[in-house]
Amino acid sequence: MKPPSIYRARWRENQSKKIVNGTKTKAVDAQTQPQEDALWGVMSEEICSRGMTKGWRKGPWTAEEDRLLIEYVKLHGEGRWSSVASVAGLKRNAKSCRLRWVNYLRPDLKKGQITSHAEKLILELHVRWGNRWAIIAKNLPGRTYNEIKNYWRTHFKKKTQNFRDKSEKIKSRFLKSQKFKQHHHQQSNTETDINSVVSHNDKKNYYASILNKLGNRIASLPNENVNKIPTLPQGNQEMDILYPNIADQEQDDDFFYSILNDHIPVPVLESSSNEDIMWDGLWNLDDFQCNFSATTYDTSLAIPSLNT
DNA sequence: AACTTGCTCAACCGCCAATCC
DNA sequence: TGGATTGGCGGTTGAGCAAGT
Repeated sequence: MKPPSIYRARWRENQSKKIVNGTKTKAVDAQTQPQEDALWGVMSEEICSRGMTKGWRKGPWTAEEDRLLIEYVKLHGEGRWSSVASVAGLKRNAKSCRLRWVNYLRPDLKKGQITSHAEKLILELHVRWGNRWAIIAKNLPGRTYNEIKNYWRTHFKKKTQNFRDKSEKIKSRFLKSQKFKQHHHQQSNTETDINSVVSHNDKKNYYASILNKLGNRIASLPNENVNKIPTLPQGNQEMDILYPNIADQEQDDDFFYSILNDHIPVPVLESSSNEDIMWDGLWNLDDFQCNFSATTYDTSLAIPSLNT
């Protein structure tokens, strides 16, 4: 039977936190301590008597629990987690013990910030493997899958979400623009289209600059993919469709990213069917190292349908 | 000073495959 | 052989903290 010290210590720890936070709580003094010790004794006995499948402790680990777990692994090695509770005297289930060891106590763990090199590696591996954090972690010695998973969520997920949102905004704006144009066309056949105020040469130059930007961005891609950049459109009608109403720098950037999104072929990766991987692979072309599929560029993708 | 918001990360939960009995 | 147990993993939560309002 384990003494109730662990439970009592933990409870007092929580009580002291409450006092610090200004919450009214029962004071621990010389008078009440004996009763408390007795109470905790009864409670721990009850917990133990209910068997090892009930009464597991949860929440943050104490230094004492860590010490017990480290001692256990030193003596018995990793992998026998089901016997930790009975052998080490921990009131933690096997899963909890394993997790604590793997993610926090292992002596070979690296502490501190993830380096830029490691960050780049994480990005590359995520493009390759998606959310298979355990595989990614195996390529980063000293880092746990939990750590990498957390790092990804806090540092990269937001960026990919922003890019996704941006693209959705662009698509929405484009559709509105098309509806607007169709509406004007229906109202009056003689009315000047808003896009006609921009000369064809302007559009041609602008689109050429877009392609130039695009070309720079994908310079690091395999050669066979460079040829997939679309050729310049020839007719005025096609140019009108491609050229949106650019009013400010933000819209200009939006348009560039929409072109980028439409023109770079989406890589086909092993086991990568979910949308996240596709988007995550697109947003960071600088780190793009995986092999593209042999699919040829489909120029129809460059011109959104007026019927949508 | 008080409150809100956002970030970080340890820890939990549920699922699943492998292994055990 | 099949049910029970175990270990591994990905998704998610929530406490603690800092920065912003």
